[in-house]
Amino acid sequence: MEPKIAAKSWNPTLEKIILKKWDNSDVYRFSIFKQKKAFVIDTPPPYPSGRPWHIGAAAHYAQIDMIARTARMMKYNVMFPIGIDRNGLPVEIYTEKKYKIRMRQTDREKFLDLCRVALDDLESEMIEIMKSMGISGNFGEYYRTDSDEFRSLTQDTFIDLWNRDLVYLANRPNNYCFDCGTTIADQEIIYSEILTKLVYISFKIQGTNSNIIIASTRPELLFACQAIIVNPKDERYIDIQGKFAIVPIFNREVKILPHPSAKPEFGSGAVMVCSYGDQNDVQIFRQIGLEEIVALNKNGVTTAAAGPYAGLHVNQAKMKIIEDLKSSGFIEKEENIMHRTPLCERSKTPVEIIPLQDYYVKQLNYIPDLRNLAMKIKFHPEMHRQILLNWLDSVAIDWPVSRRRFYGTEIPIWYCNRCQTPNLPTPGKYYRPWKEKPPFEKCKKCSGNEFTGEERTFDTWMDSSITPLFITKYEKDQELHSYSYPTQIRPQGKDIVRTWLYYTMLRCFQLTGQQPWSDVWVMGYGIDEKGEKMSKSKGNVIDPFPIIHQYGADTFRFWSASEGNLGYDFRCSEQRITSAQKFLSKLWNIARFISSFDVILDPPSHIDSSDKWIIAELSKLTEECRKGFDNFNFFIPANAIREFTWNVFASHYMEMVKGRTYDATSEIGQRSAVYTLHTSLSTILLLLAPICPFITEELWTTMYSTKSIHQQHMPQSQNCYKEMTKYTRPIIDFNSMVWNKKKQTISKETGKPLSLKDFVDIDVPADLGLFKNDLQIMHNLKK
RNA sequence: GGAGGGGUAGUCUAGACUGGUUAGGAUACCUGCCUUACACGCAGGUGGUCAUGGGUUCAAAUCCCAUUCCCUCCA
Repeated sequence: MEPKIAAKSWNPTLEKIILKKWDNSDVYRFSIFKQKKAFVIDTPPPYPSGRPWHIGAAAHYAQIDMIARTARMMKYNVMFPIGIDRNGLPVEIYTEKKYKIRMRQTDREKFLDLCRVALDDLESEMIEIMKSMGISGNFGEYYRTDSDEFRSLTQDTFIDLWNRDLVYLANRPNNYCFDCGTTIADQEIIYSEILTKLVYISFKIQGTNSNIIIASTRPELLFACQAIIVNPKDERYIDIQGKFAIVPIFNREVKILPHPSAKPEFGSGAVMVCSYGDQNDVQIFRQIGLEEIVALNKNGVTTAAAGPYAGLHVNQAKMKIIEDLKSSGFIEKEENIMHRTPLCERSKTPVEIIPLQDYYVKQLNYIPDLRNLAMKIKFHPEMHRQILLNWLDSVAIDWPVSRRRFYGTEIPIWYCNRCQTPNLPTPGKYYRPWKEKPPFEKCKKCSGNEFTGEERTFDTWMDSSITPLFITKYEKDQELHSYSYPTQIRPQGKDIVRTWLYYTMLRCFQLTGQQPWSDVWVMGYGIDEKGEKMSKSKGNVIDPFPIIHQYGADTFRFWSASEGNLGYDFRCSEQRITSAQKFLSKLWNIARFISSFDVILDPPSHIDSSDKWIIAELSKLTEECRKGFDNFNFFIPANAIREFTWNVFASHYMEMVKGRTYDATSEIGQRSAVYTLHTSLSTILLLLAPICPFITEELWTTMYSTKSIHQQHMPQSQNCYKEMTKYTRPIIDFNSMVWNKKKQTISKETGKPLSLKDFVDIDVPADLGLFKNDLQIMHNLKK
């Protein structure tokens, strides 16, 4: 009767030992095995951005691992690659801060080396955390998006698009910092309230004697004005919508249009739209299809379009124009206001929007095809398909892919010094045009033999958007590729549906004509206790590392699965993690009790009613879990398992059969009970294995098999004794009633309420007659 | 301005698609209990105008309309 499980609670330090065991075995190996269906997970390669890592991100990877483990137990051949995303801006900023240097003032080669070293450190820490969480991915061959192999694939696919005429060069307005001499991303902009002049300028309305007053903080852009907008609901301007106004000084006609972005309460309620005063101007130009007038060049100086004001710096032009407007009587008034002004995060100088030459990948003509794909792909949960559909509806321009940055995949182009023609190399190798000689002798157009390498890099989504191709060895290993592509599932966060999900669909469809995956699995994000999104700038990011360290990976994983429904945001609170830990402890002790009886897993000839009843409930549980597993929604099994195990199996069933298990005089009844206990526990362990791989492995291998639980199959619901589930409520109610009665009865000997083991004079009701013996022994009732 | 999600005991959440038991669970709190798996436990208990208003219906947390507040994204 000694339990095989000796310890009184689950000890998370065992996780390290179990990890080592898995490391030394083939439990998670993938190789081509055509009898089995491939199940390829297009794992999101995390960006090693340093501590604190995001608790939501850790939960995300924990759940992706549950997908892998579930699929294995459902007999798929699972490919679970691990990648690290290393391209792009964050490491550049990290490196600049760490070494107190500026990217553009540092030798490019040296800067790249510093970035690489920083990434290596951050990456190894990230891999360690992922491993310690029990992620069953292929760490042995993890990939990096900045490896020669990956970057070469990015370049190959670009060359392919280029040759198919899907790439072009164009001008597009973008954030530009004159001080840093570069385009900057929206994320690099900070906003600051700055004292600014708001100038009220009078425009004559064409064909009338009246005027319209517009208020502007950017009078120097007057010459680039192409429209005036008013709010459609603004009653002051209803009559003049559709009429034309004359731009003062420059005497051009511009249309007066209704647009909801004009706020009636700001200034005069009428706004001039210039190319480009701010992002709203860019949007309106695009929406309405206005022709842009380039106002500023790269040096922050007005262009020839400014006529008499050409060649002036922004502030000079502003002063001069205001002066001239005043003397001609076009200025109604001036106000000083606090204006939210975009500044460069690093130089703290105002950002201007100027059009720059950039490479664009055609995407607009793919939207209808992508919409079809979006309808075909299965979404988990279904509701997040809408994020993608909304995005597809709002894509308005082609995709600018060139960046004036260093740490990214180089655009593989050399320009002929004689005729400026772009020459591209043949695919198959990683090219760095900024430092390498071209792999060709002559310009394809003019036969010139001197070249200048392109210095720009790609938008990092150009790299990340081909992960399904990279992991399935596209153009490298045809056999593997055709076995594994299209892949099965793309797990990702809902915040990057517009980017990663969209770009991957676009690129993979452009390149292969197929959808990259059959399923998309979209998780919500971890939010703080107040319900707000965690971000480093808010300072509310919870580091998962100490939590995993303290409570163990299984506790963390069970918490993550049970905390929120798939696709919805979930709250992160340590208190709730503690309660996950308590469940593991409960499970451990259930196993400890059961482990004191010999294992019987073959059904005996006689099975008692109580046993039939719990087997019926167990079947119900298996069915319920299956529903969750089929959708990779672990919220359902985690909670169903917890509820069944704790509140039905342990509280009621185990108490009901304890008498029989200890009673060796009735071998038939004992055998039936012990069989049922083991069947229940082993089923619970199997169902829980994808969520809590460690504790289930430990209990499984201690009690049932030398072979890993992760090589077992998911239990099928047998639908046994289904009609017995009608007793569940009456049993629970009866037990409760007895417990209550004992509690309310004060013992004459002790003066305290009766102990649960004390005798009490209650009859088992007729409808529970099947369970009479077990209930009498359990409660010590009158016989 | 547009889109998506949400508002259920102090806190978190299930139930909503497919209307019908006493709105289920967790946590916190209170009371009692070491009952041979577990005090990281057991038993009992307090706590809910299911955001607001209207509608459909014999019947609404659930379906419809309006309002409101919160979160996220796009602008």
